[in-house]
Parts: sequence; C-alpha cells; structure tokens
Amino acid sequence: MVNQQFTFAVHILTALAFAEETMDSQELATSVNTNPVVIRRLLLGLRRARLVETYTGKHGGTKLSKKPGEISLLAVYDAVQARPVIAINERKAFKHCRVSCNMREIMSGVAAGAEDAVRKHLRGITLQQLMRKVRRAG
Amino acid sequence: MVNQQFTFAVHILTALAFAEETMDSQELATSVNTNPVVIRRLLLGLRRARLVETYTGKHGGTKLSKKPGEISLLAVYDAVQARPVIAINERKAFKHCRVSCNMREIMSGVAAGAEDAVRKHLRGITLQQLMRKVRRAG
DNA sequence: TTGAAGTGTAACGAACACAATTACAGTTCC
DNA sequence: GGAACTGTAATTGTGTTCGTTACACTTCAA
Repeated sequence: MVNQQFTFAVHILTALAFAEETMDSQELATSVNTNPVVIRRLLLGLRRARLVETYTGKHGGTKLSKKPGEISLLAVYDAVQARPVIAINERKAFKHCRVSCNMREIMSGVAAGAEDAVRKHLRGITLQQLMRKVRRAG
Repeated sequence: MVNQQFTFAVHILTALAFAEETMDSQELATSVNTNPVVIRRLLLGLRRARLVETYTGKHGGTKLSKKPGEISLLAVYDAVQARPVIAINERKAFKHCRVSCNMREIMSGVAAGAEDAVRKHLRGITLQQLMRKVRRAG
C-alpha cells in the first residue's frame, strides 16, 4: 500500500483553510473519505508542527494556526515525516567488491539530491494557491 | 518495506560498468547481497529499456549495451518503473464538499511537479559519474 | 453535577507490497 | 549429452498502511 499521509494532510488543511470555524475529525474524515481516527492521528503531527490548533471537549475541533498564505506544502511534508523518495540499500557490502563497498554512500548522495528537488518544489506552493485552484474549479 | 529496485538497479549497472566481460546473476547478487532471481527480475526491465544485453546458456550473463556516459539515472528510473513520489488519494470524493471534489486534480498537479523535479535531478547523473566516485573513494 | 460531544491514544486486524526462495523449463557451449 | 547459465511462475515471510474498536480524558451546558 502506498503512503497517503501527505495527500490526506494537504486535503485536511485545505478544508480547514476554507472553514470559518473549527472542524471536528468526523467532518474532516467525511471529506477525505476515511475514518476519524486516521484524521486525528494525522492532526497530531500537524499540531506538533504548529500548523493547526486543536481543542478537546464539547464543541472541540481543529483550526489552522496560520494564514493559508503562510503554510507551504513543504511544511506539511515535514510535518508528516514522509518516507524517503529514494530508498537506499542498507544491507552490508560485499567487501571484495569496490562498487558494493561504495554504493551506500553514493546512493545517499543521489537520494539527498532527489529529496532536495522535491522539497524545493513543495516550498513554492502554499495553501492559499490551492484555495485559488479550488475556487477557480468551482 | 521500501521499494529498493532503483537502488539495486543502479548498483547492478555500476558493477557492470566496471566489468570487462559479462557478469552472471550470481555475481551481481553477491555484490548487492541478495538473491540471483531478484537480480534476474530486475535485469528484465533493464533489458526492455535497452540498457543491458543478456545472454542465456553456458557462459551466459549480462553486459551494458551502452557506454556508462550514455546511461543516465533517469533512464534507470524509468526502466524500473518506480512508484510515484507522492501518492494521491484515489477514493471517491464527498460530493457536498468542494475541496473534496477538487482535491484529486490538485494533488495530481503537485505530484507531477514533484515527479518532474526528481526526474530533472536524475537526468543530470550518469553511470560514468558514479564510476568516478567509486574510483576516487578507492 | 451530570450527560453529551468532542479529542488522544492504544490495540488489533485486514489488505497489500516487496523481497527471498524454490522449482523447473529453456538455451547454449563444450 | 551434460554443465552452466537465464527466464519465469509460485509460494512464503515480513513489514507497512489504513481501518476499526475501545476507552480514558476534557469541555461545555443544562
């Protein structure tokens, strides 16, 4: 199964960006089409990253803690701790092969570059831009 | 578990780049520290992409079909059909929510941009460059 | 001060992805 | 004809992810 936490998180935050008041986990779950507990688990990470504020108790729920223009998708990406874009082979090297002995280090560099490219891309997109797309689409 | 096919493939091709003759799947498996069948499955994809040539029968094996300087990591990436960098939520939208209704399209755009960023990065790296790194490292 | 309506979080299960492994048919060379 | 390879199907074990149930805790309002 593919990890969808990032997609779910962006969806949640965009929904919150449009909401005037707080939304509870059931409402968010309905929008994403999943279970409220899945949402609450995600919100933990978003809260740790100070992207949202949640309130317990009756009339509890969640709201954005910043303006949509101040939340980049990179912040969301970091908040959900996405798995690496390129996985490297962690098993031990075959000592008699120089390729094998150096592969981990070399692939680490390649993976870091790929990660960086993705991060640069996400850094340039804010929730506000996604809101505009939603509005334009009707 | 994370998909390591790309890393395995780069490792295999780099080993082949250093080999003067063909290498068989057992040798490659030893270098990667896995099973020969795993290697042969990967070689299928690399062969389809015309990055290697394999020979069956006694004294069979595999060799590169191009010079290391002519093989970019992007070609390898495409050959192994890596999973998407960012997975999008495929389940059906909640029709009464405009965010939900537009999320798939919006995330598709974000994911495509991320994919593109990774591809641009990989396009700039060739096997020859990796060989140089191995040589420098000793 | 009690009940309703939320969140926080642990525990478990089902579905899936991936790699490892076994097995064997086919190919090639000697 | 046998040895040494590749090609490929089938099965298994392990880890990941999400869904679900369960329940303690918090808050508000009557």
